Amino acid sequence: MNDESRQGSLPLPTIRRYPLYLRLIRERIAAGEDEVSSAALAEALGIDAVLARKDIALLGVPGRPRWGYPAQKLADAIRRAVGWDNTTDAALIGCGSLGRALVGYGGFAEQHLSIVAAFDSSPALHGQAVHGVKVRPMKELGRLVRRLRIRLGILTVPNAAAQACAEALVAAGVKGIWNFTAVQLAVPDEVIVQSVDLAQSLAVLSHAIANRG
Amino acid sequence: MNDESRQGSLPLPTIRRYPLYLRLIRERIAAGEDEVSSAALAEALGIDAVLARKDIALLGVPGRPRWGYPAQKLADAIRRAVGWDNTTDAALIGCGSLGRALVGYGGFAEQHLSIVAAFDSSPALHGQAVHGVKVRPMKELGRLVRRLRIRLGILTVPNAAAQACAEALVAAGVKGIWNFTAVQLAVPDEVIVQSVDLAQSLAVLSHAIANRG
DNA sequence: TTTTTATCGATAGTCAAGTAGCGATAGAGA
DNA sequence: TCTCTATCGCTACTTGACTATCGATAAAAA
Repeated sequence: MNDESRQGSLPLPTIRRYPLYLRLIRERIAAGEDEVSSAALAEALGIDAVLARKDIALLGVPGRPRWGYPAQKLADAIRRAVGWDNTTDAALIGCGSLGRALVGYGGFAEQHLSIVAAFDSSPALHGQAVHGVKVRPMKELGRLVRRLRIRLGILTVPNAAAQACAEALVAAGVKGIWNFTAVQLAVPDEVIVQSVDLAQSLAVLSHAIANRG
Repeated sequence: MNDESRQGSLPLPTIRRYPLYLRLIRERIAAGEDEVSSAALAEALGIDAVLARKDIALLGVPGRPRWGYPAQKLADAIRRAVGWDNTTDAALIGCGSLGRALVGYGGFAEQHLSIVAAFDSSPALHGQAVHGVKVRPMKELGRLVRRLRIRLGILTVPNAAAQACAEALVAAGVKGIWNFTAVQLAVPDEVIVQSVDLAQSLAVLSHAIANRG
C-alpha cells in the first residue's frame, strides 16, 4: 500500500500534470530557490492548491509547513514517476515533414527520449540522415527494433499505412506507440497507445469559437 | 431546452469524439453506404455503443431501428456542432520547423481551417513564402489580424516568447489560441486555449512503459 | 398475421476526479 | 514565552462522465 508499489495506479490526469509541475519547478531551481509551495505551483497552472498537494502526496515527497516542498527532491520524484529518470530509446516510423520536425525538435532532452532508428517506405529517403539518424526501409524494422530492444514507436505515417505499421511495431516487441495519425489503432491490451490527434483538439477550439465568439 | 440551444454546453469528451466519428462516417459514405449504426461506430473506436448513441443524441439526428443513422445527415450535424461547416481563418505565429510542418500538413481541408497569415520574429524569414503564405514581421501582427478579423491563432514559437505572443493575439481580438508550446498561457476567460503539449502525452506513455513493461 | 431480431432511446447506477472545509504543524515575530 | 500565520495533509462531499439494464420500435422472416 506504500507509494512506490502504487506507481502503476496513478490517476491519468495527475500523470498529465506532472510535466507541467516539473517545468515550473525547474524554473524555480534555476532561479536559485530551494523550496516550492503548492500554492505557487497551483497559481501558475491555474488550478487549485489542494489539487497540486494531492498530486504531490502521491509522489511521497513530504513538505514543510511555511516552506513548501524541497524543489530538487520533488523534481526527481516526478521524473521517476513518469519514467524520465532513464533514457528511453525510440523508433520513428515515417520521415515526412511531421516526422522530421519531431526528430529535429530537440526538446526531448528533459524527457530522456532518444530517437535511435528511423524508417520510411519511400526508397528516395533510404540512406539519408535525418538529424543524424539514418533512414532505413520498412522491412528492416522488425529486425532492428528487436535487436536494439526498442520499446517505444513514434508513428508519423499517412493514415492509410498506420494500422499496418502499428502491427509491425507490436510484432517487434514495442510496448508503447506514440500515434500522430488520425487512426484509432487496434493493438493488444498490453501495448499502450497515446494518440496526438490534431483534429480532436481543434474540434474543441472551433466548437468554442463558433458557439461563443 | 432543445438541442440547438444547448450547443454551447456539449460535454468536452463528446466534442473530442466527434472528429473520430466523422472520419469513420466519411469512410462509410465513400464506400457507398447510406446509414451507419451506433454499434459499428463504437466497435471501430473501441467504445461502448451506448456512448456513441448518447453522443449522437446530443446532435438531434434521429436514427431508425434496424438501420442506424442517416450517414450524410450525421456527418453534417457533426460538422455543424464542431464549427467545421464554415471556413475558419487562422494566423500562424512562429515559422520554425513545427510551424512549417503544420502549414504544409494540408490535412486541414476537412476542418475548413485556412492559414491566411504567418508571422515570425526572425528577419531572415520575412518575405519568404511558406507553402504559399508570406511570412511577416511580428510588429504587423496586430494590424493584420484585426483587419482580416482572424479569430484563431496558432502558436508555434519558443517557450520564452509564448506568453508575449499570446497577449499580442488577444489584443488583436483573437478568440482562440492553439498552443503548441509547453507554457500555460495566461489569457482572459473569454479566450479559449487548447494546448498540444507533447510532454504531457509522452508522460502517460513513458510512465506506463516504465511501470508495466 | 405473428414472431423474431437488430437497433434506438431512456433511466438508473457506478466510478473517478476534483472541490471544500477543517485541523495540524512549524517557523516568525512580539 | 506566547501568539500569529502560512502551509501542509486529511476526510468528506459534489460533480460529471461512462456503464448497465430495460423497454420501445420497425423491418424482415415465417
